[in-house]
Amino acid sequence: MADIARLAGVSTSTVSRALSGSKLVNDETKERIAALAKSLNYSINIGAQNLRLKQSRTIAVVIPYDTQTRQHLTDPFFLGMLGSLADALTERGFDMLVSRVDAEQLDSVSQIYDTGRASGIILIGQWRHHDQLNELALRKVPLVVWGAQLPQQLYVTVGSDNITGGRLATSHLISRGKTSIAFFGDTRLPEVSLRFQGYCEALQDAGIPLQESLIIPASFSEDGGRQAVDELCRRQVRFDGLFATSDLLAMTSINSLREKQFRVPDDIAVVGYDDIELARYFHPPLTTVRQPMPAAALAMADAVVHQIDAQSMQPRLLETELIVRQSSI
Amino acid sequence: MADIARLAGVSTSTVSRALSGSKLVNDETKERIAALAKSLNYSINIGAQNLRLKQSRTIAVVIPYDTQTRQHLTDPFFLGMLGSLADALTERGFDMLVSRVDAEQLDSVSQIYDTGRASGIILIGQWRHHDQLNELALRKVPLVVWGAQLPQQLYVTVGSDNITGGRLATSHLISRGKTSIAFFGDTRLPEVSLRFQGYCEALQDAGIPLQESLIIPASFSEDGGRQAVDELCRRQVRFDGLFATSDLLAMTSINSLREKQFRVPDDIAVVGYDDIELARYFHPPLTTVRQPMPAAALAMADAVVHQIDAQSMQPRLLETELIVRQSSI
DNA sequence: CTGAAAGCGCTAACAG
DNA sequence: CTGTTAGCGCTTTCAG
Repeated sequence: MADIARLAGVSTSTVSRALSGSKLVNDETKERIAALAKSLNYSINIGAQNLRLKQSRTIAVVIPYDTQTRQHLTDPFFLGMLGSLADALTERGFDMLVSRVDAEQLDSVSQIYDTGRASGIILIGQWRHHDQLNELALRKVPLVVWGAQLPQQLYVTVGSDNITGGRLATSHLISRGKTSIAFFGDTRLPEVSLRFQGYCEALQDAGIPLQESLIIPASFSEDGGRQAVDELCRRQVRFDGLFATSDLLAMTSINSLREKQFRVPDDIAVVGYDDIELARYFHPPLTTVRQPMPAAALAMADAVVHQIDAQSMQPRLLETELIVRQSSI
Repeated sequence: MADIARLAGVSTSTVSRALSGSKLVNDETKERIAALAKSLNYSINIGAQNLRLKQSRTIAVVIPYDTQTRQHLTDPFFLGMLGSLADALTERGFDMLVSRVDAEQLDSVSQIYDTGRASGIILIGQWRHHDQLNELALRKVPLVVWGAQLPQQLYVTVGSDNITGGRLATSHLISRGKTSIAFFGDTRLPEVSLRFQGYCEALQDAGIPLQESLIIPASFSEDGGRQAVDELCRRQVRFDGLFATSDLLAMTSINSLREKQFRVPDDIAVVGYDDIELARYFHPPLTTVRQPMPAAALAMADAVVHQIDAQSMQPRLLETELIVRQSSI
């Protein structure tokens, strides 16, 4: 910048102003400076600018990997969300920093903020860390969490309507004449627990009694589906429907069912959750509850940005939609 | 930092040294300072540190979206690579910045470097932008490209051995008794073109003449598989095998084939490419050529980091492996 | 409209 | 072992 000032015969202040498009500078000199910058292949140093401006125009997207429930950055749903977030943040002029942190070490999340690496945090997956997240919010870290809206929550969440999602999935199965509907999911996770609530409500509405033996605490791990199906068979309980709380879980479950000579959807109708891209390419194409990812990404981006501008934000609940495909009909 | 210096009764230099673990400072004062920092919840400002040190310990991972071939950040393979890269870079103490750029605007890639936002670039997908990439390399931007190794290439690539990959896929199909093997892929992309070369070589080795009508320039787009299958049927050519140059393409093709009453693998044996996570959950589980992603991510991370340290790097070719599943047997 | 000067938060000689 | 000083590259009052 000093160089270009010298060459243009002006001071660095003028160059700075010219490059930032200030109207305080003569159009002619402005153009001269712009041309010079182009030819010298010069770009303003963002780091120095940020230091001076005390900002960073960077948002960190944090994906905790939970060693217990084992759902991490390989889940296609989260991976897809990353893509949508990249779009949403870029559109708002923010850079996206991606970090993986151990879910047990959530304080390292605030480090990202404290060190000024990012001026806001988007956290994908609230897991069972409600309290730690509240602490972060208390520290006034601009924070948005993808997940369920919980009581006594100080942080802002964006998430889909999990109760309705669970209801949609379950009542769809009921409407297909299924009465023994298994539920696969780890209800320790807030979102799954809400989907379970929807499941219960739908059953109740239809006057079908809840059957404990049909409820399997399947994890989102690699072979969660197989384990859940095995467990279900071990229990020797008859079932004709299955609500799996993620598409990945649904897919692995279907494969396992097939190995055990169940036909899908003829013997067992299956509904998943998320509507990941591959759901419609699966065989049979998967009936599932869509979480509106692009909208979710936009909502999360807006939520952090507003908090950075010290505006308060309300949690957002996004609508879910049942996508009916062949796995259930 | 000034605050904590005052409270500790020392100068900021001492604080700086203490916090960076310099041995030039008394252990006792060091501890006092560390304790103070903890209690004040203080973290060093990375931005200022970077400015001073003229570094940034950040690598930008750039995913060009190509409006022509339409393969972008939704491809599960690239998404998965993002996850592996996050691990590899974190392990080496670098932050990962994720950027989407228009493939026609590759100069905006050097911006990321010129502005000091990142001290190195990992570019996923070389597309048809060989020349622009060479320009970047000429500008001494630490750059690694995931893709094929091309003649007159000034930049460093990391990629899998696409020729061997294509060979493996094709000769596997031949060994299953298939003789009319279709090829789906856009050979304008360097990697696909090498896979095609492997395909040709394998046919030649087996003494099977190349049949133009079996070669379809399928794109990696959403319904590339369907279009390719349609085209193939339109050509009224008999075929009993299919080599699709990505798993996504293979999956969408299989669905299309099934709709047209072809059975996979009985009528048509199919081999994909990539071995994305969902390949083994597909029905039928997909035979495919595995690209070793974790190894690739490590290689790419090493390659950028070494270039930042001004070490020169050779392109790396990683081994591919045929994963045989039910879609071909 | 433009320049001089100060300072963002940190580190690294250079002297003690 | 510790403090003083200067400066990384930029922006922004405050005076012209």
